[in-house]
Amino acid sequence: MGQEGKKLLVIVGPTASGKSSLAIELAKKLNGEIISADSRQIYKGLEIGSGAVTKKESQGIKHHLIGIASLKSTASAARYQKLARNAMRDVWSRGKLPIVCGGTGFYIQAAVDGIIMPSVKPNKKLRIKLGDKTARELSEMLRALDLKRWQSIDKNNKRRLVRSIEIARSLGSIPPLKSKPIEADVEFLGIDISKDELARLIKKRVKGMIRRGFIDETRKLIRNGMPEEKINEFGFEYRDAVAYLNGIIKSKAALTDSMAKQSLQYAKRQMTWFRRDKRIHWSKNKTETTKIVKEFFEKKTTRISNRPN
RNA sequence: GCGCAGGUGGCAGAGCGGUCAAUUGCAUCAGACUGUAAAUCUGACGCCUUUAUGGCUACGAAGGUUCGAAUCCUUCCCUGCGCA
Repeated sequence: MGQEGKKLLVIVGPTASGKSSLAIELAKKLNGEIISADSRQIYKGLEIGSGAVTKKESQGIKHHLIGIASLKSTASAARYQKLARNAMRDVWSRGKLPIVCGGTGFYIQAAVDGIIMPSVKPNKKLRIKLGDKTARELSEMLRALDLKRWQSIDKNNKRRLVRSIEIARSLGSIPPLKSKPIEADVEFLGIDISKDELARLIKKRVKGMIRRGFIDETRKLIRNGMPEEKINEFGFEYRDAVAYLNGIIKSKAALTDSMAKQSLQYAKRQMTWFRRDKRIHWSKNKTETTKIVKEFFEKKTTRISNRPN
């Protein structure tokens, strides 16, 4: 594949919708490699609970950015952006097609659209200090620092207020939003699935997780001295597993139900994100998918389209 | 059968004469998203409509007291606990 003909396929969809297996199938057909876009799968040690593909499932297709970050480190969109872009370059350099596949919309946006995030590292001390302030107090602080950003920010969202204050304190103000989109022809393929069907698949997936040792995976985290608050941050699956191990969730059946319910809620949030992106071509079945992919490869012009806001 | 405590919107659970279509949490629906994104945050949530200081139906059921009742009284039905 020449420099001018670079292509990138992005597969999105809610959790458990079958993204991974579709990606593998397409990778086999299209000489591709998969770049995971998942904020949990990126960690080493969360493979089961995050639903990362197993070696067997991957069928020899190379997967990038799964299990590569230490649990002691913190994953972030900025970090993911760098890693994903490097991975894409790497795949292209070997003449193959990178297939970004995952459910973390913000990570995909960071990597593909290249939103330029202010290069201010998280300041733990500051975050702790600001942690017990009210949203109102934080809002006032930000207003004094950067009126412009203050006007557009969600004034109830403490987490965002803290980050903005963090940036403004370091740079003086929050730089205007810019992005450097990836220089390639990008196709967004979305898996369109009914709610009932998704609920069924989620239940199946959760059961499979538990069967494959999800609880042991969590137990291992605890045994390795990971504080419970930290484990809770790894997502609702782990929060539930901890609750189960502590006897708050009484049975495996209850654990399964809770995980499934929360997965469905998560799937909804994911869809709220994806629905907004009009570049995504939604596919209900194999026929539609084949058509979308075919058109993508027949298209000659290389257009770089920004995510509309 | 007697005694006690209860029966409130999909669920849990406040309210105990007017300002109650009814606090709050969960669930549900919709939305936001500038380095935590499986996170964080917002709105809607009895029904109807000309969307309003609007109408209608509602706090187990039926009566009653009152200008006015989810709130007080009577009877009935149901639930839990205690005693038989």
